[in-house]
Amino acid sequence: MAGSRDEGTIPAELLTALNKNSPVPLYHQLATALEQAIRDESLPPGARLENEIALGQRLGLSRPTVRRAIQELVDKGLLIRRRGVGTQVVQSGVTRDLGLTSLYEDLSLLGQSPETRVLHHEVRPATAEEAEQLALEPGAPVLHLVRLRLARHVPLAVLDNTLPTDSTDISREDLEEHGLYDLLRHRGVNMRIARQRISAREATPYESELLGIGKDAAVLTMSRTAIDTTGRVVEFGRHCYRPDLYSFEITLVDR
Amino acid sequence: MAGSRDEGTIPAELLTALNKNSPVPLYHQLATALEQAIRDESLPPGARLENEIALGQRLGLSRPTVRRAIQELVDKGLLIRRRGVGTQVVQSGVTRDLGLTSLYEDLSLLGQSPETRVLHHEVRPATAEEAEQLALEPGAPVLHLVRLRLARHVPLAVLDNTLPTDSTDISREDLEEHGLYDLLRHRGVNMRIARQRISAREATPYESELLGIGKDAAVLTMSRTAIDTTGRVVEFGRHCYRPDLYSFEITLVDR
DNA sequence: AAGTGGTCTAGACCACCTC
DNA sequence: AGGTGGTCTAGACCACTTC
Repeated sequence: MAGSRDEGTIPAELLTALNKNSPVPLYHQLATALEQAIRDESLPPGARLENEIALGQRLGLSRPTVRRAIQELVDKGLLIRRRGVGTQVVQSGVTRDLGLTSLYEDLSLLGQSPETRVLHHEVRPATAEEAEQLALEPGAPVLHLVRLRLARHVPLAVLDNTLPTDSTDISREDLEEHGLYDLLRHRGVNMRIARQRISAREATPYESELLGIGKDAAVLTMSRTAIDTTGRVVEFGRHCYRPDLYSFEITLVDR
Repeated sequence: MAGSRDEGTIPAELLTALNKNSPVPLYHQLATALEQAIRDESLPPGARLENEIALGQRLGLSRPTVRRAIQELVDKGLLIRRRGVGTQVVQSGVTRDLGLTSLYEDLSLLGQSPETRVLHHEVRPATAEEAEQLALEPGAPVLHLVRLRLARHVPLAVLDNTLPTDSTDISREDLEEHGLYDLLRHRGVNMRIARQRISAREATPYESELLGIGKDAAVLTMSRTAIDTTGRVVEFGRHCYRPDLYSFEITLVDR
């Protein structure tokens, strides 16, 4: 019970940076400002925030707007709220990047080291598993891809993807230059949901050669179905990663 | 562009089951009812919901309450909303269990097959890594545990956990009978946030013997720090799983 | 032009925790 | 008893999509 004295209340005057005419929502502007304050420790671990109403009044915002901003950081695992008590910054090194998980890690990695080799590129009938995952009739034409992804010239992952009919005209050249998600976005397909299953297994001989790892070495596997804004399945992927170079980070929040 | 005709609108009259005096929030009651309707396909894949205002009027709820219920299902990946268009049930087999991820899979597995063997149980000074992860001074006393988790008498995972000072009096016997999270909960420690990192590697000789797998076979690894409702780190765990018996499911939603 | 979800406000009542 | 977050309402205006 030895009390940890709560740190002083410093909600930062810098929040005057709220722009009411910006296209970015006020709750998100506030959430971003608070997150920054937490990460540079002007709001140190354990610090208590003002209550929602007072904070809203100081900022000229309504309580629901303030609540929504705070909720965003609660969902990220940066703040903790308790009824009757208040809102505090979580303890421990929050500073380290959390990341969300592979969908986004993939994207940011692409920005750093845009090397992709297309190993296989073929339109063929869907297998039973592919049809099942893509919600197609078995035998429907699909585009099957195998790519090798490298970062800093080191092989990182083998990506096996299957796409339904409307995307079968994506070319090899496009894929060497751009990420799959970028290509789809430029074609008007916007990803909204990804369902992923993560596990591990021994590498196949083909994979160990590609990845430059020992025979039967362990690989991290992820299979995913992605759904776009219209609710249709637009991609099914089976990926395997070098586990010494790749991992998935997840933050779970119990509500 | 071949149109997928939107299915008829059947928001189910059964939603009369809303109980305004229940301690469970109205938005969650509604979300649960909608989720059930989706899973038993009385709201089939692709079906469009009524708009939020109309739905609210029919149910005697305000729009924010209806919105919050819908948002819950959007976050679960069951519904998709588009401005100017409407709200639809996602395509593809949603019926299959989604699960959230290991924190919850652990808990539900416990209910099915409560076998745990405590292999190691010792209070000792924290290593550098443990101190770092638990936000303690190096050398502070911690409880170090190694447990073998079995399901249906088959070894499933090796769990290596470290707990800070206030939990060092948890006994071996307690751990054989109950899950770690149950024990902590009964001691007034309620988990709120878990930060997890998932990867893979080859099993150590010790692990392969315990798990009954080949030498150097692949294992799925997860390391986690858990934070309770007061914002303190209360557990650090390094787990490894048989990848043929265990995987992590994640649903990502892009907002 | 009409209809949808996205944002924001102002205020109310309640449940819970602490003192 | 007082202060906190949790829930819920009623209404307003806007941005986007579709026709």
